[in-house]
Amino acid sequence: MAIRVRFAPSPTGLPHVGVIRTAIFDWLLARHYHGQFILRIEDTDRSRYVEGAVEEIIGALKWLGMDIDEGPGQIGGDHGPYFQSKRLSLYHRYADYLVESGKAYWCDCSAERLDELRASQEAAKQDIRYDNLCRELALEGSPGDGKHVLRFKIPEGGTTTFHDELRGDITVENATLDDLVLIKRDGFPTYHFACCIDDHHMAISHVLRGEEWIPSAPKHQLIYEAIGAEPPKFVHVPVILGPDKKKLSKRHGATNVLEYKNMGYLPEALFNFLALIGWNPGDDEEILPREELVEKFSVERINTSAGVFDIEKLDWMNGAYIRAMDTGELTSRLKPFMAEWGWIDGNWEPWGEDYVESVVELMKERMNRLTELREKAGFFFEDFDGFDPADVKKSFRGDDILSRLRMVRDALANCDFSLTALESAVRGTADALEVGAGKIIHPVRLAASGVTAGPGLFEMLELLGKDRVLARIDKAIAWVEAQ
RNA sequence: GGCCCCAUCGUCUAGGGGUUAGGACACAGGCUUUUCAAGCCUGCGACACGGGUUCGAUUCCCGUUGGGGCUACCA
Repeated sequence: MAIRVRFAPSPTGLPHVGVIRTAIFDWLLARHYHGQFILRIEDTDRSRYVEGAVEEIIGALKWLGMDIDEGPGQIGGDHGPYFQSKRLSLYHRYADYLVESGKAYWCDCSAERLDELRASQEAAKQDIRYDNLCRELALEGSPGDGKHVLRFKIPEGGTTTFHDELRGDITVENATLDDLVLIKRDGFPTYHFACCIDDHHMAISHVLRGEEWIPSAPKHQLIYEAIGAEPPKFVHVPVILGPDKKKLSKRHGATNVLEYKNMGYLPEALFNFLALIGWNPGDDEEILPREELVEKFSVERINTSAGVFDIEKLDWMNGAYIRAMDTGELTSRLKPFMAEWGWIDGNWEPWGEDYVESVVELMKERMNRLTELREKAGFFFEDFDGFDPADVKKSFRGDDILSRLRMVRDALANCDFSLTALESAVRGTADALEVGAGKIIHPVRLAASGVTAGPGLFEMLELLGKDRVLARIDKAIAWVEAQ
């Protein structure tokens, strides 16, 4: 059986991480079985359509490295169109069929009547559901006539069972289901109707979707039976929660995956991390590159319980990817950020690519997010003024600080700034003054970089170069004198 | 209210009738060290509760509690 999996978002906003995690499972499943990954846009609600949302969604998939086999526009495919709004005639054909076969009926109940019905049921503490008023009326209607909606006839009595690949059979009483709308007053289908028909027509083998769809799955089962189609395999995946265990939302911070790009996360790290919420390979491996995830992925190992999005673990994983990445590659990932910070232009000027790459080499073990470079390595690109009081207390301590600074400045002035020469100049100064190396190293670090934390001192000085180092030490001496 | 889903360290999770309940993040301590990291070692830390079934339940069943979802002419 061909494995065909679809990712079917509605273009009502930006690509949410929870939605994207489902897409990751979809993509992994398709690639694992060498099947197809299909993008279908569920734009049946015209009022909620957000301009540009489709582009954002495709952009997010692309950024995360998920290639699409079939989809809207340029992507194409044999089962199009991939916008539901362009498939209306298909839905209408099924609508006619269901009416003719007595499995659906036209309803002209007004929104007001439905609201009142709901209100009175709520007041009477009854089940809230459509009262089937039009069910036996045999009203005449047609899709989009502006007067009627098409409702599905839920069988009276009995139960309906559907199969969830993770939870097994789930059975509900038909009495708890109500006659749902298939075609809206404007002629557009509802999600329930359109997705069943499309999954069937697009030969979808597995439907992966959030567990919030479980309650409506029995209705889908019934729709498949009514149109005489075999339902796809249903896999309801757990939701992703915020740290407070509430469904992930805006107030938990970023929910749009593209925001993670701006925050300095690598797509391969986010992909790996998201794949591990609600799924695991069953061994102790956690750093799993895309190919390994593809190889190891299986539906059976998807969890049934919701998972919390732990950004601290994402930070760690992102750092692990950064440290493992080739420095040249990492440098090119950093380039747009550094350009934005005004450190370089599009041609690496004024510093040159080699210099920038050397900085990255020294810093890659010291950052978890790309954006951290801005605070941690600014001194390689920009001069600074003054020092933090706490740093001063730590590194410019002691009455002899000026003499130590002056002494090492002279030693450095007579040094060719090779790594070994730098080290002997600094340590030689310490020996001459009969103090520990730290008494020289720490002040030089602060003077040269403006901060007390950073890469190894000698590598740092070498990269900064003699002119800048001497100038900064002079400036530091003047600053200390002025205190 | 009704219906449905879920339940192992703070978090992500492995495991499964008999285990010292394993790993990762975070946290704490140590090693290393010129700082910060990284790395390595150690520590802290969990089977929600109550009934069954069983020689034996964290594991299987039921219930309770807790959490989540659905209950639209949204998806």
